[in-house]
Amino acid sequence: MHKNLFAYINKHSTSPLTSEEEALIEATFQPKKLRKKQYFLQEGDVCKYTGFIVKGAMRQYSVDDKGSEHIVHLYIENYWATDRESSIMLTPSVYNIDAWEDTEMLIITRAEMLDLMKKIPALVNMIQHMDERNAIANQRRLSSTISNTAEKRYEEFGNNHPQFIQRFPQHIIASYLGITKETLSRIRKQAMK
Amino acid sequence: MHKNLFAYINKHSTSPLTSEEEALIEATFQPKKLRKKQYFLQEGDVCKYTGFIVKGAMRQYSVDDKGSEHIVHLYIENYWATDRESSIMLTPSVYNIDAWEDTEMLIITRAEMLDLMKKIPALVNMIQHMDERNAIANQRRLSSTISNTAEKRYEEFGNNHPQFIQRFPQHIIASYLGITKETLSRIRKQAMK
DNA sequence: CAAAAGCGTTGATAAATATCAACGCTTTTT
DNA sequence: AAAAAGCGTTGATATTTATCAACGCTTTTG
Repeated sequence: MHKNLFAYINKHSTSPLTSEEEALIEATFQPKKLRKKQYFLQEGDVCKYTGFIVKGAMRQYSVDDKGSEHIVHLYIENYWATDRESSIMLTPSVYNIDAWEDTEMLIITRAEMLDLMKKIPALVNMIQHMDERNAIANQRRLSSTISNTAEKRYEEFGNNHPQFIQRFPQHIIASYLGITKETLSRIRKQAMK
Repeated sequence: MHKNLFAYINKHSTSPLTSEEEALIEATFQPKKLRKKQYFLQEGDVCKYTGFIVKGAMRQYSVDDKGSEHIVHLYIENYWATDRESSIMLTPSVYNIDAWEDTEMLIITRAEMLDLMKKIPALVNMIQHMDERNAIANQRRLSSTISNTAEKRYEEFGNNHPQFIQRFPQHIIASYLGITKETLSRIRKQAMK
């Protein structure tokens, strides 16, 4: 099960893990299984863990006063699920994270991760790399959100994340894009020509 | 002039800079002055430099087919101006960055920065810290953009960035929020009650 | 100092998107 | 096997926001 994680780390760092380092990682990251609809994080709780998804699909969302969900992140295999703000600041999260499919994760606390980073240089490397990718992806998404119409956003999303379109139903995608499911349905109908 | 940068680094890292390290930083970061409206980065160019703003105000924006500007970032003192995607991937930028006020910066290339990070541990530390803050800020902005109405977004923006409201005219703020200047004007009129 | 450019506002109208309600189909649960 | 829940779609209508044009005021520029 930890093999996927080793592969991920090696892919995103310059120096490959030694077997001692692998053993250390294996001892620290705890396996965690979630059944569909189970919560990984609930609004109001401090986000204690960061989870690497080995298998499955998850979503992160907030719920507004009217009870509507606003999906801010979708996760599948090889993604990291967490609320960084809550995890770093130790403040109660405004988000929920739950499993959309049955999911297997490897979880770690922030303290454990900081500790591991001291012992495993490749990890620091990986984190830096991840942060860069993350910043780039966020920038793109933000830019698309403030610059484009709903139609173009959906189109760009489809190009950038074909996996998500296959994996999550339309109403979830709509929420992720910040539009209603009805609007997305109509956009698709239009685009079909 | 580099003193602001030293202070910034010390504030965002655990171990303070030694005087040797300061000397090294001073030798690497080049001063750069921009007059109001001058470009720091032009669409189509690869973003070669990252600039720490010592004094002044800048904006980053894209221009769409119709010639409208979409502002994605605003910068003032102690902010870093750059297009990370272009700088890291070495791809032509889709953004422009220019000076909104006369601006003094300290600039550095990515290669120089990576080199400095090898020599100065506190810098690695600072970058990690910056990336975290950045990720949190981006998350908040994204969340606000997809979840809230224009009115709430403006309100939140005002709470989070009072400095920007004083420093940039309304039509710039409007663009940053992804709405037109007319809409922002009407929102403000409403809110005045 | 005169002209031009920048800025914020307002009105009239158009376009984009949300809301509410209903329906048919499929999948899951009991 | 029946009931319930989930999903996507459509229609009618309301709301939000954009667009276009015009104006007055201030600041900058020649």
